[in-house]
Amino acid sequence: MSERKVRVRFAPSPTGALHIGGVRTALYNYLFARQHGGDLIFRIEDTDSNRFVPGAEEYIIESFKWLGIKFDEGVSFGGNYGPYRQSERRDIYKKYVQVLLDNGKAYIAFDTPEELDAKRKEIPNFQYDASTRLSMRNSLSMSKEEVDALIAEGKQYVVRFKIEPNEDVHVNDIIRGDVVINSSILDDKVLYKSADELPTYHLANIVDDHLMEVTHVIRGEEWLPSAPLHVLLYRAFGWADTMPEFAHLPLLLKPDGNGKLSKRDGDRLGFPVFPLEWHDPKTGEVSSGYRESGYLPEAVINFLALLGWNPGNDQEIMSLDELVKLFDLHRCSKAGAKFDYEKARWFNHEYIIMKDDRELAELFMPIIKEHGIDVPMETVVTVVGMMKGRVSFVKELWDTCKFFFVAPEEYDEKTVKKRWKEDSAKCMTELADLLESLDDFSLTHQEEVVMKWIEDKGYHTGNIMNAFRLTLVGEGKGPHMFDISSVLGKEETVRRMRRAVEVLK
RNA sequence: GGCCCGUUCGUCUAUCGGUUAGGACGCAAGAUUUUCAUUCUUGAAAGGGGGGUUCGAUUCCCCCACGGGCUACCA
Repeated sequence: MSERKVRVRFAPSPTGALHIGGVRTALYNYLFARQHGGDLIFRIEDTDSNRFVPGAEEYIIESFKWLGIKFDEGVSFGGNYGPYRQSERRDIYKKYVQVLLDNGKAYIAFDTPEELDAKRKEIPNFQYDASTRLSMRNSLSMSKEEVDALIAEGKQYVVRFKIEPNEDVHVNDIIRGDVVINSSILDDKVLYKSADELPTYHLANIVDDHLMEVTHVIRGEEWLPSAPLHVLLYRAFGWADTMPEFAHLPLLLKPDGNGKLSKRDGDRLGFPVFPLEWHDPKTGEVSSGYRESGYLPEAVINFLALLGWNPGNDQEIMSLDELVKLFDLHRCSKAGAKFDYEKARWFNHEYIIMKDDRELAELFMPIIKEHGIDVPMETVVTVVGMMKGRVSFVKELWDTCKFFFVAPEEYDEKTVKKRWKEDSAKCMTELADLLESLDDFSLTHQEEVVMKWIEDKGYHTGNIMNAFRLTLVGEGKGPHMFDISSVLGKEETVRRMRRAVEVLK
C-alpha cells in the first residue's frame, strides 16, 4: 500500500465562490502531492442539483490559476480517471449502489421526506438506524413482494446504508491520531437520493476516491464526524486494504467572536474571504476578492499556509517551492485558527518589498493612467523602487507617490505653519535659481552643490530641506529631497518651487 | 439534547517532563533620519479550572468549564 503513488484531490461543490478555507485545503493537498511526487486531482462534487450555481466551477478554476496552484488532472485538466464531474458519473454510482444492495450492506427505503419530518417531530431524538429501521417502510421491514410492487408502480425510494450497531469504528487520522466512534450513534445514511437520482456525497466520495486511486484524503474538520461512516463504506465495498489515509484540518474561524469564518465576516470587517471578486448570479451581490483588493497571490499562499501549520522554526516567509519542501501534515495544528487579516496585510507588505520594481511598476501603471497621467515606465520603476517599502498594497502607491506625477495644488496647512519660515520664500527663490543654473541635475551633483550652498550661506539644513519639501510635495512626507527632485527633473522642480513661493510668499 | 474534535500572549504559533515559556502580527516607548514612512532597539502581553501520575508538569491521565464541528434525500 505504501508503494502506491500518492494521489490526492480537492473536490469542491460548485455552490458559489471558493471560500478561503477551501483554498487552504487545496493548498495543503497541493503541497502534499508535490512533495511526494504525486498527483493532485480536481473533482467537482455536484451531486446536489439544488445548490448548483452557474459559473462557480469556472470561478474556482480561475482562482487556482491566479494563485498558482496547479492540478495534474480533473475537470478542465484531463486525465485517465474521468469523468471528474460527479454529475457525469451517474452510471458508475448506480452500479456500486447495486453492489451494496446485493451484498446486503444497503437497503431500499420508501419513507418520504415529509414522513421523516413528521417522525422527527414526534420522537425527539429520532434517528434512522438499527433501533428504528424495522418500524419504517423499507426493504428490511417489508416483504420482497411488497417492495417489488412499490418499485413496479414507480414509487420513489432512497438507498440507505445498513449500519451494524455497537461497533467501535476507528479512524486513524494523520493529524489527530486514533478517533473512535461507536457505530450506534451513526444513522443509516442515505446513499442514493430519489429526488435527483444522484448519490449523496458519502457514496460518491468513496466510490470516486477508490476508482481514482486516491491515497490520502486531506479535508476540513467538518468531515471528521462522518469519517467513520466512510470507513464503514470502504469495508462494505471490500476496499479496506486500499482505503486512503485521512487528515482532517482545523477550521478557519472568525477573527473576532466565535464560529466558522463566513462571507459576512469579510463584509463586516473589511477583508475578502474569496480569492477573486465574486458576482453572485442569484442575488446579484458582489463580494470582494483578494486579487481585486490588491493582494499578491504569493502573499496569500504564504499567509494561508501558516494558518494551521508551521515549519517548526521561526521562518515565516516562504515561497510555494519552499513550502513544498517543508510542509508536513504531522505539523498541522489541531485547534481552529482565527483569521488574522492584519497579518495578511503584513505578508502582502513583505511580498511587495520583495517584488521586482519593474513588475510592480507594471501593476502600478494602470492606476497612474486612470488618473490621466502619462509617464514613462522608467520613471515609474524608479519611483516604485524608492517607495514600495511604504505600502502594503499596490493601490496604496498612488496616494503615497502621486506627488511625483502631480504638482501640489494646495499646501498642507499644518506643514506650512511648521516648516515655512520667515525667510523661506527668499531661500527657496535662491535655491530655485541655483538649481536652475545646474547643467548636471543628477542626484549626486544636486546634493553636492546644494549642501555646499547651505554651508556657505550658513543656513540650517533642516529648515531648507523642509521648506524645499513643502514646495515639491505640498506636505511633510516622502523620500529624500534629491530623490524627488531628480525624478521631477530640473524644469518641474524649479516650476513647483517658484509657484510655492508665489502662493506662500 | 447526543456524538466527535479542540484549549500557550489580543491573534497565528514554538515547546517531543526540568526553558528567564521562544518567534511573528498588532500595540507602546526609544534611537536613527532633512520630513513622513522604513529600519533598529526595547517593552507590555500566555499555559481555562480542579484533581491525579512524577523528584519535577504547559507537556502524560481523569473530571469540569469553555470553544468549535457534526447531527438532511447539503456538501
